[in-house]
Amino acid sequence: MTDASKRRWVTSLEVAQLAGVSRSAVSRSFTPGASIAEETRWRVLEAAEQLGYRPNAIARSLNTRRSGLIGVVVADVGNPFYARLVEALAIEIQARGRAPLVFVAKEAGATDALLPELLSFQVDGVLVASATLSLRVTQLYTAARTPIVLLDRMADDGEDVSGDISADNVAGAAMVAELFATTGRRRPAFIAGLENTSTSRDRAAGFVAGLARHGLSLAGRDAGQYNYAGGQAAARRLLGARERPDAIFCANDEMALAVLDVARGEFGLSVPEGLSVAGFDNAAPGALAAYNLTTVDQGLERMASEAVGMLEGALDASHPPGRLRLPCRLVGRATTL
Amino acid sequence: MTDASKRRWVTSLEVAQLAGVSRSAVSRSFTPGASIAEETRWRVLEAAEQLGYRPNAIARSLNTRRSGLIGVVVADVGNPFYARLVEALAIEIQARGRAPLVFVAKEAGATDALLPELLSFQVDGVLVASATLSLRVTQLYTAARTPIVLLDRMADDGEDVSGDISADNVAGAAMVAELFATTGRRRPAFIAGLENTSTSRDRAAGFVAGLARHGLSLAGRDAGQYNYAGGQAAARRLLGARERPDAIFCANDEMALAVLDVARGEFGLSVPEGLSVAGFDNAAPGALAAYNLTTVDQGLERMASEAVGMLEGALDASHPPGRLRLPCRLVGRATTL
DNA sequence: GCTAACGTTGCACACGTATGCAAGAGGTGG
DNA sequence: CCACCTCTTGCATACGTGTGCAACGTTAGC
Repeated sequence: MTDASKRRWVTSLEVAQLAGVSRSAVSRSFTPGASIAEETRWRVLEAAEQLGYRPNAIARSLNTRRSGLIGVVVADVGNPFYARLVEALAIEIQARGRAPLVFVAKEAGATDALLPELLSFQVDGVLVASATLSLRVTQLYTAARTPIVLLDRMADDGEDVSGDISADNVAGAAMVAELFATTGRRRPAFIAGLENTSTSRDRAAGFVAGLARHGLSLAGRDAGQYNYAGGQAAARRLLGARERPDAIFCANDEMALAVLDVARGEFGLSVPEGLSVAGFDNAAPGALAAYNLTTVDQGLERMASEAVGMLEGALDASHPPGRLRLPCRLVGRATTL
Repeated sequence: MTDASKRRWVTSLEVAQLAGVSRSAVSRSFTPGASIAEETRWRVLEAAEQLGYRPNAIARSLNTRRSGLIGVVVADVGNPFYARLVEALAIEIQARGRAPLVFVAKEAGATDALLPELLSFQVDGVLVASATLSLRVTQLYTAARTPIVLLDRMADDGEDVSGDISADNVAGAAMVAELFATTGRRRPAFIAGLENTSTSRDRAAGFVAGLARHGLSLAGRDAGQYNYAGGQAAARRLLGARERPDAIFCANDEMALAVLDVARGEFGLSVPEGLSVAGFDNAAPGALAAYNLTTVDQGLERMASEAVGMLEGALDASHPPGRLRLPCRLVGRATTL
């Protein structure tokens, strides 16, 4: 008993002894496709069951050089879209028999410090949802032959990553422009998120391009850092201007909710008659009865699924970098005509 | 080059050769408090830096029997409170130099299947935020000497866990009862979440007890499964009854938002004059201008911090099980008088 | 009945690090 | 100058599993 109390784990050796075989047989019994007689495997599995044996994933990965761990790095947790993304990724990863190692960067710049640390945990690959990522870090991963896939963000030219995947932000924003134009709006404005992110840039570009197709141009432009307070401030500036816009497209839903609150509460505007408002992300609060916000859905689950799939593709084969732009879906609700 | 291209990792041996020492010296250089001359450590660290060496955490944990991994298991992801909790836990875990292995159970019952799997990853301990947990699983963990800490849920008597931690739901709910009573409400109702969870039971009990202290009793009671649709249905039943309540306390914010939407949109009630509404969790949407929901804050960050601390305490020493009830804070806003 | 082929098994080593132990270096006190 | 102690270092082994290789038993084919 004194001995048993110190032991935390049943090893393959004990199972082997109980089943009357060698450790190799035990190992092979748990390795799909290994050369082992069906009857032997049964005996081993029964012995394992009896002892409560589970293969030690740590020891296994030391040999196979595959940990089964996938790093998930996310910055800007304040943004609820990223929170949902992490969940979707975690579900997708564990559905494929791997385990997600989640790292959260409190500040946007902290991502760079996290990634080398993740490497020491021997992750097989990393999914990064962060607006910023230094070149030095990607080189580190290239040297370690650990694939990186970027989410909700395009890779810059110099970045040596295994792929990037994001919604087709340009097309999604263009759909909003189309909606504004065809419902008679003549003075459309845009509120950007973080100016240096590819998502915000693409949504701006798509919106402007979509407007141009209808002979319209931007009647106002501001930025709100993707959060409520920022959206609030931007809304006050835009709506307080001499020539007030009659439609505002926000780079995400949180800012759009702020616009709605400011428009109704501080400027007494009626939506959508006096002002059309649209957001991006299809976040949960926008669906609430008091807002009923028109927005663009990015297809979060599919994005997560494709991202993990792309990473797995890069795991064994030296896949060429993949780039994927997923189609968006316009969710028309009560804040637009 | 052909050789270097196959090698993914710099090992301690290579660092040792470059620094002109043995592997042991390299190992000790990276072990705080190990017996190593300061000058030797410098030489080793410099060589390591030059080669880009990082200790292999997998190999290390095989020896130390400490993986540095902490399992985080969460069920019911639909509930945004759990999503925020996972994030807070992840941040807290990595702040203490460990890494969170996040597992999400799609259904409430799936937690039981996840936990044994987590064990094979050699997690040092597990944090569980799930309403249900079978006895068999806790026994498994006890056998493996892997501590479990339960979050936002009390341990039942038979459960052999290292501790549980939750908000003082009884006291928090009593504060709402107090608020309703002192603002002249005479017909208070309650909407439970999931009936078999300790959080819902405690909030009900605290609310009823608080009312009793003011000579009041429940004028209505329903359940809404902690989600919007359930809250909607419950609100319709309660508000459609012959003797309509003049105050409703919901076991979480999401149901409270549903109550507000139904009360205003379908029954034309004015809040808080015609109906007081309060929720629980202090979720983000409740703070939006269109709702401005009175609620109870659980102190999420502190809960996460205490939980990880409790788990760490149980890691080395055979700590006695800890039980912690964190104080709640009433957040009075516009949906109550 | 003999040989070749095949499926199955065990041996031995590898994965990369931590650490007890003993030996060596260096210093101090008598 | 010697004995003793402290600090540092390297050697060897352990952690638990995967897998190439060779040996074994069995069967099929002729």
